[in-house]
Amino acid sequence: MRKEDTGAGHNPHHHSHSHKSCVSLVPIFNHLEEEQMNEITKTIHSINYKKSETVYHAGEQSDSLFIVNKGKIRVYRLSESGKEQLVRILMPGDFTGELALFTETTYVSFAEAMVETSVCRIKRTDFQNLLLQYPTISLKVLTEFSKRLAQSEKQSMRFATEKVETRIALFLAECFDSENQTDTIELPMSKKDLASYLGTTPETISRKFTELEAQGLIEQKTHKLIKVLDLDGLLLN
Amino acid sequence: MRKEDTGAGHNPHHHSHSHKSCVSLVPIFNHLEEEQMNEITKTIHSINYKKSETVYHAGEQSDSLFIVNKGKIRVYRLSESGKEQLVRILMPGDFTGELALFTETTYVSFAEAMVETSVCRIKRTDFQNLLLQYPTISLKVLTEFSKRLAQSEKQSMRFATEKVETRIALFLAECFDSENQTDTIELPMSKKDLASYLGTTPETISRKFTELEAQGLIEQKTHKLIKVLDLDGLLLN
DNA sequence: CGGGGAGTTGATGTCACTCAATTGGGGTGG
DNA sequence: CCACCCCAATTGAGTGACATCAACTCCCCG
Repeated sequence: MRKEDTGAGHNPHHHSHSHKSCVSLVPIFNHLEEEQMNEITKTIHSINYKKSETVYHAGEQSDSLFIVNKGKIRVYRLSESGKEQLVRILMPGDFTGELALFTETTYVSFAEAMVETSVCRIKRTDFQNLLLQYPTISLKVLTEFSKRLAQSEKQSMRFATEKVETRIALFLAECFDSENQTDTIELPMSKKDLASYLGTTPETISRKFTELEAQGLIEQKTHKLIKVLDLDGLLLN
Repeated sequence: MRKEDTGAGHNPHHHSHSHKSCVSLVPIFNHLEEEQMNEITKTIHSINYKKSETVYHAGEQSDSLFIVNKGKIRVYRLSESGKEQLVRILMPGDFTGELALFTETTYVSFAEAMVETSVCRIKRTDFQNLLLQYPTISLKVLTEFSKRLAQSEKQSMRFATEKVETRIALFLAECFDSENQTDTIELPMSKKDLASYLGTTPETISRKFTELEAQGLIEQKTHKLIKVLDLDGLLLN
């Protein structure tokens, strides 16, 4: 456990001067001056994970923020009754562990590398010092927090008020919006994970996709590739 | 609309020197020095609302943070398909409008006074200046954000993975925890609102309460007062 | 005292989960 | 490079949880 503390098995082969590229990749910091960057660079550690390795797990003592540099991380939770829910998938530039920094003393979710992944790790105290020293970073982080909060509340409301079919349609519509060059979207996760993310089962996902296809709203090119034929039709449901 | 801009109908009878009590009530600020307090006091406006008056509504141009000074505010949303969900109830010291400050330019939720209510209003630019000037406030706000995020993600996960009965039981358990002097809890809202908050219907709430009572887990003293007879029983469900 | 909304109770319908069997596809080792 | 294997994905049948609709009661407040 907590392999990242020792670095064992993760090839933490970065040397401190090679952190720079990591820091500059992070949206939270990318408005800063060279000199400030260098200071920050001193406080972070770069860690690599192989596919399906654990970044952290619920219950573990938490004292760090993780920022994805390269790769993908799957963040999920276990509910009171033991069922798993996919919370989000982190792409480069995204961060996790933020609750750890301010409220909780242990992680409440699980994070696992989906592919070969490299992250920057910043300790709680170092990060808090950065915030006090560079107030503009706080604004960036606050902005990021508020985005995430908005996202979470939206998701929450959909669970509370929309049926599965609508949640799926809304999800597809959002994927469509972010892939603004083409009408074919690539699902960012397996249908199993999608089911977990949308609070349903793989069976239901499968059936609803077939229904949407029968209605002429989408076309399933492959398991991962979906062509959207009628966006409005999806939404006015 | 936007009555708070003019103050019409809200008796904004506070004078600037009387804001102080308002500011000192706000957890975000209550670690500051007298002098800093006074500076903040200049930037805020106090507004009163009568029962069921609108504080803001979705779609309205947003440029302010609202902090509850006295009273209760009901925050709710309308989903894509037009159904209402109760997001939270603000008590003194709580704030809302935060998304407005960082991400959205319009409010996404509705806020309405449940009783005679008094709030402090801070404009976006003033608030951002405060954050840059007093980095410790940022930490407070970040902490508050992360709490709310944790709460929202927890709620979201419960919608995704737990059935109605469990969500009710968990809600009761949390009420129980916060009223740590007695085994009788007072529901913080009507059962209608509770249904909306928990993503179900008043009918189901009613039935489940009866079931829980039949199982000997709770006792309904009145519509608002619930005596918890077997907390563990509630939770291990 | 009367009105109206909150709360309750019953009957019915349906959406989506569960369980089970089968197919499909991607990755690994021989 | 191919075959196998495993897990994802699909499809079907049955069930159950919860929403809906409707009728009624209970308070709370004017």
